[in-house]
Amino acid sequence: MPSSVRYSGCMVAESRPRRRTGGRSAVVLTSIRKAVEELIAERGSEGVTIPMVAERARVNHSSIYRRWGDARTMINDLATYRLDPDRGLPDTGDLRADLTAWTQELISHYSIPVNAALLRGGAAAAGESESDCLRDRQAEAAGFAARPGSTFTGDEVIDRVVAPIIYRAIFLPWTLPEVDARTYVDELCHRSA
Amino acid sequence: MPSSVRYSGCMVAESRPRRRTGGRSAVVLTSIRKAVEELIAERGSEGVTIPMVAERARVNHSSIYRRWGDARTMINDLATYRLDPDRGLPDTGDLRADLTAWTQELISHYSIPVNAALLRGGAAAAGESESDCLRDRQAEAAGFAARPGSTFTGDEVIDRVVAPIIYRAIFLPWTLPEVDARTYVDELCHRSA
DNA sequence: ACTATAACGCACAGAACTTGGCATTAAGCC
DNA sequence: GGCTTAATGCCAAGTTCTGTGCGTTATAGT
Repeated sequence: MPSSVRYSGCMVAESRPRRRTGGRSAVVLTSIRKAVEELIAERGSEGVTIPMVAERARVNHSSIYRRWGDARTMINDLATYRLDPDRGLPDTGDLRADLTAWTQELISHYSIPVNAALLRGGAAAAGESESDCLRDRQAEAAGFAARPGSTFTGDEVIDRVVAPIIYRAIFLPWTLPEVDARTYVDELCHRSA
Repeated sequence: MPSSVRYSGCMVAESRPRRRTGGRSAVVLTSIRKAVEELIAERGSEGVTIPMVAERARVNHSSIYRRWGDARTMINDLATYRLDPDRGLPDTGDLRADLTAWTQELISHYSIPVNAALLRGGAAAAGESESDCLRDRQAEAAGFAARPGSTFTGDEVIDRVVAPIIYRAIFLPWTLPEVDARTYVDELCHRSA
């Protein structure tokens, strides 16, 4: 979990300065995350400023500036790890069923307004450098494509399953709860079957 | 072209105060548009401020504040009309060929970094209110679905053609020039053939 | 429990952004 | 051409954001 946190700019290789991730820091982080998610749901991904977050989180703004530097980086970082990359993927042996479950998980996740708003913030920061809040999702897609019995590529999972969901989450959020996971997965599998 | 321009807030119905769209105003608008596109390509959709645009466009910043109010609104407005809605769609009688041409047009358009960056800015502002910089694209998709001989719905055009392109334009821009318009269109048509 | 120091809070200064009043220019319409 | 007034330019606060030095707190490791 490197994220794009700045903090102590130790670039000399000698024994990294062992970060402090527990206790107070964890409380502060949780508090900030909550504030960001509330604000982003209220005001959209832009329009969220660091002083604003600091006030709601009851944290000093300098803590936020030191940790992320700017609002864009902060939002993108929080958006990236909103869906735990270590949560474990469905793996029952039935690839199509697993893929359908995963797809449904995506749909449910982005149907929640907060997550969709965070995604929009990530979209705004995408394209430049290493900021891609969907990289975990893309890795998961590639993982499914690599499983035995797969008849599709990772790119096809992106195009046929991930893209429609993300597109709707961003631009047509009210249509997302209506879409059917199975439809997407069936087409993905049919194509090459 | 209602856009979300503010200007004279005349809400009483009596004869609207006839806007001035030509001459100097047009020059100013063109200059602003150019500046926004340059800046957004350089610095991303966020990180573009109104004073910044004003300076590069050699326009007074108060003119921009009065016209749009804030950077988000401005960017979304400019992004919406980047692809002229009145440009005319291909219509040779061969639906599949027309659709392929349109798809290729989309791919080419969003392969240009400026347009992709504007799209990201639009994505950031999406979801709230009436701001959707892709509404024209969605209308065009529905138009194709409504043509005689069509075997698909507008939603299917969105899911199978538009979504993959937009997804890649936003999150995987370097992969966009590689995608093939025909592949998307073929799958859209095959499905229900 | 003890030590070193990562991370935080506080305060202040400098920069940047917003906003409105007022004067000037010129687009739209006879 | 002459009139009305939309739109711009200029300026001057007022507000908010950004960034840094310094002292304090309490986490990670022994």
